Amino acid sequence: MLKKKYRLKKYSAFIATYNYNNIIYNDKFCIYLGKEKKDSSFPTKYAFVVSKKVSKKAVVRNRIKRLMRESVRLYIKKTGGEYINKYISVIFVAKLNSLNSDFTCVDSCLTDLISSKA
RNA sequence: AAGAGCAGUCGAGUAAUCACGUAUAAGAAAACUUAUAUGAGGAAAGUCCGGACACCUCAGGGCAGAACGACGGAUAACAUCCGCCGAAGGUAACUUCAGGACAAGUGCCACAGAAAAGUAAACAACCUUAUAAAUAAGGUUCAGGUGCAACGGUAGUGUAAAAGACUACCGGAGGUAUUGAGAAAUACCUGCCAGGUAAACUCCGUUCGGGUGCAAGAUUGAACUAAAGGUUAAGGUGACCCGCCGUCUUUAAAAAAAUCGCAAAGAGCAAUAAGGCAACUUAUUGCCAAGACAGAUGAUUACUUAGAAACAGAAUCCGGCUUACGAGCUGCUCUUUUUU
RNA sequence: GCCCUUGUGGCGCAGCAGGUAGCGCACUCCCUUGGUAAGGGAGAGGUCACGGGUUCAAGUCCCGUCAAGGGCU
Repeated sequence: MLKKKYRLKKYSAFIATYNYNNIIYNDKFCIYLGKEKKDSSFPTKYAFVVSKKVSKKAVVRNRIKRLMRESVRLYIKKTGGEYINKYISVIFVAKLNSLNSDFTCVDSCLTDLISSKA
């Protein structure tokens, strides 16, 4: 889990990021990228979204969200967050296909998706 | 030993590395850093009942309305719980029951059937009288057929043929007596015999009886706006005054956001004692630290185990109900069989 | 968090004061036409979302689940 400093909180910020319309995706996840930073000392903010359409059960949604967080955390720790730390905000959205996938699957999918941006 | 019934218990553990929420302490201007402690459930779920709590509305009383429905108790309250009665099911342990009234009134009971509730017979049958017979008139519904259901049932007496018309037993209803706190049970008497349906309207009894739900609500709160007052100091318009704009003060209203509500403590849990068949109550002692607001429990590895299983994630807080679900284990009880 | 509505043939809908479940389109076969469409005739296709209860009898009445959709903030 990332610390509070790195979390995207405001409703308006979510709307702005979605409207910026810079999307990369594969069959399991979407990533919405916000504007590029001007001041590099400002921390990049992350958010994780699993909609109720994916599953009605709160346990399943929580599980996917936690796996995504863990994967992103490990990625930032390993590489220093290249390719994504130049944006103000990043939103990770799970799709219906991500149901019932374990950690190794989620991890490989997300890292592939991020490095495909390069 | 096998098969049942009821009740209870658990909801994987240990270690390491990385990571998160909250609290406390230390450091620091602050962001934050470090250390320590602690961090989801039996259903947290469904939102189906009942409360606490908060605000708005409101003279007082009733009606309408809603819920419940054997009886007695428990409880803050309840559609919950305990005990008990009756009915149904089961060999039994035991389980289930919206379990008041259709004998206040109204409605409905398809098809079939004579007839579906009206002291009723348009099928059919039995008997008597008239007649040679067909048939007609009168008495009757025992037996027949129909249907979920046919106006108490079975056996006899009785009669022209029949009928609680009469008798015995059985079922129901009413009355009296006894027992019990009561529902009710038992005994005796009375031919009294009345169809079903109220999860149909309705009647009776009891309780509630305005609305909205913590996104309730309380406090802090800038700009802009509106109103009132001032114009002392500085300003614009103008030759000057009034006036207008502006400005200052006060009041109203008040978004984002923050704090409280709300997070350690209450209708709490455990033990002991007393009361009670029990639910539960009273007293004493001890124990309590999840708590956000894009919303905290995860990942990897090793070992234990038959195997790192099921349902599933707190959101103001309690008491229930209902539904979902894993692997066993323990206790008590019942039935059958075998052995002693 | 709170509240409400709807589940009936393949699709869209009726049916509710309980009594054998229907309509339109679509589907199959036949007629009509040189052929197709339209038209005419015949036919098939339902666990009335699921599980209980009340009743002689439930799509309809009552209770509980599940699914879909909508609203308030």
